[in-house]
Amino acid sequence: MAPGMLYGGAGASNYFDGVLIQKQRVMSSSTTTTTPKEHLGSLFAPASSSFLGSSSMVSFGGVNGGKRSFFDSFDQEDNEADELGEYLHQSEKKRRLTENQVQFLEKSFDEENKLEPERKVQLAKELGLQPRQIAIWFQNRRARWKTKQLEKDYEELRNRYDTLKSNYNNLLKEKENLTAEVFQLTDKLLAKEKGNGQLALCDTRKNSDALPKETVADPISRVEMSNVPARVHKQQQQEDLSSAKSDVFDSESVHSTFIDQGDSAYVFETEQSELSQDDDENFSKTMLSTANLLGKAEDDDYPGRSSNLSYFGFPVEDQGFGFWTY
DNA sequence: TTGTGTTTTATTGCCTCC
DNA sequence: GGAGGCAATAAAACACAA
Repeated sequence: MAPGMLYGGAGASNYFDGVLIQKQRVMSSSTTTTTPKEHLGSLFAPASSSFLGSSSMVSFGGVNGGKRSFFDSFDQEDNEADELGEYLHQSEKKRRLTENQVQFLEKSFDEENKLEPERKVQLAKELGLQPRQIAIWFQNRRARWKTKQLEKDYEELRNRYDTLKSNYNNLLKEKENLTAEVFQLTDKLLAKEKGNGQLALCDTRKNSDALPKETVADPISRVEMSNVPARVHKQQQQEDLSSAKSDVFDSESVHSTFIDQGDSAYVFETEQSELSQDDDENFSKTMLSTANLLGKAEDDDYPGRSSNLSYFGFPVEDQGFGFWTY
């Protein structure tokens, strides 16, 4: 039988039909009084390959030229008719490849997951299988590999998402801390504006216990607590209150938010939770501008941070996570 | 033993490439 | 147009709990 006759690809007669046809031919070709087993046995000579187990459904005929004999596994003492009947029955069922065959194929797949025709024939010979079977095995193996790869990629993306989300949450906390700090500083400026400013600012470091614990504990805020008041204090020694205010809050964005409403001036009156997305974005920019002015944007404690980048290296404006879905 | 879910082997139809 | 690859699917083999 010509190679590929049983496995003709799409539209070809199916394997089982081919097997039956082959058997019929064997039977009918006999011109002497031999048993069916003798006919088949002579057609499929014993295999020389060590991989030729008994589980393959295509262990007979085909391109391997009878390298493997299905009957090798038959007990000579058994009833021949029953054996043939069982064989005919089993041959119509799917048979799994042996462990050795699969191992060999796996090894081959690891080397190259594509199958050239020469390699296919070579593998078929070595394993006592049909070339078509080898092709099918590689095809299915590639499909399994692809599925696994997709799962792997998904896991990786998910991990990256979790990391980004965690970083985002950290930034939110950082933002809250900065907001609280701005409130603190604003209060002090206002107090100073009312006449007690000098003393209040000079005592800031001593009075840092009065600040919210979360703010003080935050590494960023610790930098601010030690640096910012000193700067303000220095300015106070050189300038009057109004010029100090305009220097510290030099940013245009801060100016737009810091609106002097007489004695009751307040910065960032709007609650964070009430901010629209645009407002929230502006708020982030404002906070970072303020942070820059306060001197921590390129602090040695936070290498790699620039004025418009978070500690994690991506623009604050790019923190839209809404597109991530599971 | 049996029902059920998973894995493996194989087919089919469509598509691409030469 | 034929060969080969791939996705979808069928069906047998297998694993395992009840």
